Amino acid sequence: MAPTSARKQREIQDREALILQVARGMLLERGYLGLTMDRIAAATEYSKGTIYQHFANKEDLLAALAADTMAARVSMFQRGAAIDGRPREKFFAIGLAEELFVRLNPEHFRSQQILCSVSFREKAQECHLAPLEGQNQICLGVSEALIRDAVACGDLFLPEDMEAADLAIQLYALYTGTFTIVEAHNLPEHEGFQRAPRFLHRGAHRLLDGYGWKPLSQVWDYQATAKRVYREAFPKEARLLGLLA
Amino acid sequence: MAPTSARKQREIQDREALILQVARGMLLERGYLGLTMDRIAAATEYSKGTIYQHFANKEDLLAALAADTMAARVSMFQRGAAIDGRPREKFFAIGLAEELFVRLNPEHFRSQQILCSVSFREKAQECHLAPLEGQNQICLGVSEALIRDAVACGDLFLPEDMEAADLAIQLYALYTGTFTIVEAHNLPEHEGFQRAPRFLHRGAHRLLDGYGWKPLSQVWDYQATAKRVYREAFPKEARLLGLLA
DNA sequence: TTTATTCTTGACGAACCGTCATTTTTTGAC
DNA sequence: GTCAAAAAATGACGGTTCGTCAAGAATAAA
Repeated sequence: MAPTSARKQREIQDREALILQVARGMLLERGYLGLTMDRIAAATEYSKGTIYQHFANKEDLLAALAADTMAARVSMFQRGAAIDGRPREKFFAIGLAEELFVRLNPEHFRSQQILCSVSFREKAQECHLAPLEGQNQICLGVSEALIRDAVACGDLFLPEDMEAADLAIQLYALYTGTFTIVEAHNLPEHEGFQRAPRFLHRGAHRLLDGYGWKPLSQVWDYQATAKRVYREAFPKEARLLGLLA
Repeated sequence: MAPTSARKQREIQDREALILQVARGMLLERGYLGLTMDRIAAATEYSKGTIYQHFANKEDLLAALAADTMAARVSMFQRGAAIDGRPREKFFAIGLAEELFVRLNPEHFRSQQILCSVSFREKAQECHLAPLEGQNQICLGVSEALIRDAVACGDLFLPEDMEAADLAIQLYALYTGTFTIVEAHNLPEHEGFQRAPRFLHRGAHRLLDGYGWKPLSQVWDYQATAKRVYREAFPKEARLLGLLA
């Protein structure tokens, strides 16, 4: 097995990036059922065999697609957690990060969601699932660390039987659930569903208020925090979405 | 077009029920990708053409499957809301109903989840999607009514810009998100995910506490309410799950 | 019993998946 | 520059599933 040259290596990486990019567009425009390996081959102008050199099957490609964008998500989580302020402000920043991320990478959520079904996920290869899962753990880890910070500094008292992870997952569930609902009911008729994203952060705030995580949302001006977070942590992203001049 | 006799009519209905039952089992055992029309035809001992007489395609069958179990879900919602007590107790009862329902009908959640992806849902027929959506609206309607009751009797003050529907959807999102996460990460390794269901109701409680919905979870013995709800509203279901002697 | 109507069937074409024998390209030694 | 060996790319192909429909079976009506 002769070592592939560095140049070749790079070409292969570039090609993989191209395939992913094309697949991304296809997933967005035509959905999972409209995403076919033949179409990807045609669109990238490579043969099907070459596509399969990179990905074991369609579901594996999907996992790779999600894993690929995951890096951006982790980055945004970390930037959110890195802003100055009280732990709860940082935690809020993570929520904002999540929202921005999903709005900027709608196809990530789609692939992620399909991979939630066991039947699909079990066809993907470990080498693509593992990083996906690993980076997801990093995101949760960032959340948990903040929760522990809050407990440490007396801003939050967790119930005795609860771990930081348990609270982190509740927030994760609230966000995931909201995005799922919006995706599923993107019909103009459903006002309640349409309005869901607008109240997403409020729901999270009230949940944290319920745990008594200080400063409570009624006391603190989190609107101001949001503006600061956009400016300091996500200037590019917020500008892209028109949330920042 | 001669009218099919009443007997024939009944036979057709029975057959549809049989198909759904077989499909249900298949979805549970082999997942979405293992559920094929040919296999259903073989298992029901009808021809494929006959299966297609009932359902336009695979996704349509999935929608019908979800719509079918939906009746049970609505019933449980209504029974939950019908127990005696304060609005928040009733609302809690709905949460319990949802949990029981999902545990008793795991395949309902699977089909529902796949139908969350536009690409799949758009292949299903309106005649199966509409009832599904309609009954979902009924469930949400029950929740909203309770929220309005709570506002009316002074137990809850909703923020001015929020409607009852907005709060109902937040809870819906929290529950949906939790079930999704559990389904997606059903690996023994993830303790946090494993523990998620245990803390699901607590998350909901704290969220409602955050809105100041009285009686707060710290003040009221909702554990007792749960027992009462199991006994009064869901004796059969709770017993099946070993939650009641 | 015969005819008309409805229902059922499974063979069939189409789409897509994933493979692999063949061809093309690259590599490195002379 | 030439050539043989290794690596990579290709697309035709077999297999599976989907969804259809012409033909046949069952039922109802005459």
